[in-house]
Amino acid sequence: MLQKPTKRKEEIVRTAEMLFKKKGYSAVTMRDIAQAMGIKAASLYNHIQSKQQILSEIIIKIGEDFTEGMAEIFAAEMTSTQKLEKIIGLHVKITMKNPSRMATMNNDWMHLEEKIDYYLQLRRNYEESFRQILKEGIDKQELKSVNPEIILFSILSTLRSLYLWIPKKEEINQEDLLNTLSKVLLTGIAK
Amino acid sequence: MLQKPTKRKEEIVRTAEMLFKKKGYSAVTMRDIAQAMGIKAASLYNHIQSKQQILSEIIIKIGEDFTEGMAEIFAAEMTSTQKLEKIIGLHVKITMKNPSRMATMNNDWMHLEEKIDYYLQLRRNYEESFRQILKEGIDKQELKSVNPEIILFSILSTLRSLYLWIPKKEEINQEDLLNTLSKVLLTGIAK
DNA sequence: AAGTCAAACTAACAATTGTTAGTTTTGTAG
DNA sequence: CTACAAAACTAACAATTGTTAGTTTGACTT
Repeated sequence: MLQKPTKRKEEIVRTAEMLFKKKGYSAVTMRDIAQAMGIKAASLYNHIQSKQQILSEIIIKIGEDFTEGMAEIFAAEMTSTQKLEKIIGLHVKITMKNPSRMATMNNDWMHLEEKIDYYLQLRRNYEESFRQILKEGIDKQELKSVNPEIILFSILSTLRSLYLWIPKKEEINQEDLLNTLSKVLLTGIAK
Repeated sequence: MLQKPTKRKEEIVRTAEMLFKKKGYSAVTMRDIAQAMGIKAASLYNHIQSKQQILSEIIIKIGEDFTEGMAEIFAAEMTSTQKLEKIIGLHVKITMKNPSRMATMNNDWMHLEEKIDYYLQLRRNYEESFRQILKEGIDKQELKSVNPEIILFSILSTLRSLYLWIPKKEEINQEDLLNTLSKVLLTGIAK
């Protein structure tokens, strides 16, 4: 009764995530997921409705996490630079907590079926808030007057790729990475 | 025996590239490729040996392009900053010429079979040259003394994601993009 | 007109896919 | 111990996969 009825389901999703990260959604079969859990493929269906549902839960969940985080930052009373630092921190935090989910969202969102429009809407909103923060920073002369589209692209590319590097660099702690990354992204590397 | 790359074969590879970019290697079927060319799947085999061969040719070809470009830059007589600008230019040039190939290399290299070790070797060499250039720049005090691993990660993430943005921004010409990107990546955005 | 050859076709294959139905095992509450 | 529900199982399905074999088309040369 008090026991979560979704415990096994969460295990399936976590197992699927890891496999999706390695080979992508399309290359992972239900039998792969089952085998990784030590059960048969048909048994998965006692807990989930479809392969598509697994993908959808992975991506929508983390997409909403970003949406929430961005909404807070956007509304906060800070300088644009501080907001950018918060955005970097948001990515570092979420990615460190779940690199596999990030990989799946980045690489397999196009295989969403029912939920793809909702996902794309989340993403557009996120990018639009980001863009606004950048424009505000340029207007207030906190940031250089550079095409904000290129800044957006550059920073977002780095942040979205974090999942590729974070698992390799276990010697780097969250705060260190956040500080160095902020420095590099905001003030550059040239002396 | 090596078969000459015929015109038709190149058309198949180009068609496959575009489909791989959209849905990934695993989700694209031989029937998809054939249909996009207005023929039947079996007809593809008059020109290519396997689906895997298509992937392999796409990725190895562009991987070697990068290796060549990097070798030239690495050996050149320039400041580290100039070398970094050349690397950025190399990515912009190759990506603008063939965004689909870049997408496929980035996203589907893990589906290589026979050639995967060779590909990974190319990639390691490329990254190692990049790292060396960064370290040299730091030693000579051209670049800030920041963990070179994080700089490498940040710049490479942006450059490897170029294929996602370049097709959208057709108003931006190659030189403009190169200049702005260099500025953002090297000197940052903070004022 | 006949022959050649690349490149298309039809038909089929064995394997693999996601999923369903029905059955058995297992753990736990009464 | 019994009863029941959760969660595993076996078996099978229809569809789709990459690929092969054998055949036909059609453009060009002789």
